[in-house]
Amino acid sequence: MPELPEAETIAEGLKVKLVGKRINGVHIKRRDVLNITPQRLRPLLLRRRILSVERMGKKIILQLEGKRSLIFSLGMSGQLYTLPPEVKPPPHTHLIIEFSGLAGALIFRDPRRFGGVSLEGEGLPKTSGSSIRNLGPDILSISEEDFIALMGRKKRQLKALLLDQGLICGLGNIYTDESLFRARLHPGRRSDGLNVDDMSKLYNAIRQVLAEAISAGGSSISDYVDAQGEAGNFQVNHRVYGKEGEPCPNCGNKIAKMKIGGRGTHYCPHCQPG
DNA sequence: GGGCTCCTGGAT
DNA sequence: ATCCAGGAGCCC
Repeated sequence: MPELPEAETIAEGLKVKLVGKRINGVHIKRRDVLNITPQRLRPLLLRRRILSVERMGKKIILQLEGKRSLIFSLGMSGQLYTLPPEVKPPPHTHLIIEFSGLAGALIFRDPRRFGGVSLEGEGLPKTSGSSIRNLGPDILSISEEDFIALMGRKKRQLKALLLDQGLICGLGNIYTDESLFRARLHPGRRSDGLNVDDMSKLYNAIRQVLAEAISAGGSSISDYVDAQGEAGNFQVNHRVYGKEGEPCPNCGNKIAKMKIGGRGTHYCPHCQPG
């Protein structure tokens, strides 16, 4: 579900609640969302303090005492938020972590289970909780020059390229469509057909969209919630994503939808000519 | 590269 | 009943 702005919002919310707190309870409801056995995970977490909460691309990282970190991937439907003590964890809650000095608990739930939780350095197969090793640089930390250099080496459709987390991480289906629209580039255009000015426009469009989305607390289409369990607001500012058949905010022509790389792709045929 | 697969739930 | 969904790994 979440892309960079949602992960950023969650990470910022968790930072305030969790940094400095000590883990004093671990409840594992589904072991197959983990890349490590419950028997092994529990002692590695218990009594450890949270040193920091980071975000890398779409992943959320709890840095623990003892040079270990716990990495959450939320997939399509994952949620990571704190629940007040009187509230019963909802269905599809797979992991509950309690902290000293925190009323209630941190819960990880994920109905579709495309997400997962991994302790970095462990290697059980069959978890998409995956590591952060295969990720390219985060889109918010890369410079315009480096972005242009990276893109310039590839010869693929822009949409597919921006979704490739191994090249640059953080963008997902919503924000690629929104960024390409703002840069007025057709999602099916090939990266090797762009000039430096196009790439610069794209870089700046991406940064602008992400910054606005972070300010709005992310996009809630169906089930995204932040660290408090609250929905985001940026969906009201989407210009093309989910707007098939509606008028383009620039030109009034109808927003179209096609498939690229198996993903629904929204664009304005007039403003983003092929 | 593209296609299939993992899984649940909501809309039509 | 069928299609679709903020993701991503594995298969040619």
